[in-house]
Amino acid sequence: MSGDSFPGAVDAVISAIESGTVLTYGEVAVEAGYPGAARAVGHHLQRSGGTLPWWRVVAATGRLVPGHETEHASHLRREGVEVTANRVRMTRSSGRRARRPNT
DNA sequence: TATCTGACGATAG
DNA sequence: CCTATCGCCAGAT
Repeated sequence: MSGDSFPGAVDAVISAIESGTVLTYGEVAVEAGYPGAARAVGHHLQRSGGTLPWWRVVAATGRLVPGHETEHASHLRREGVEVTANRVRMTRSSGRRARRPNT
């Protein structure tokens, strides 16, 4: 299936995200098989991610997509994701990631 | 083929 | 809490 190419892998991973689940660009990149390619994931989304649930993909800091905060927050809230001040409630939204614990 | 950009990630201040 | 800088990768020009 489309899981050998970069756009194909990213397309499959994002398309496999369940409702109420919020993954980060870094996670999507790792799941796609390209760890560290978080930027490439975001770039591909804006360019060819029109048919994908891009709103289920947020930054690792919980920040919503710049320029689409309103639309992004609306979709997440509709899916049941907790959004506050253009931020996604990390720690439990998807059951992964716990933000930087402490150095 | 080379260079720049970008819906990122993390650390430092 | 915020802004700034470096490092990462793939796509577009």
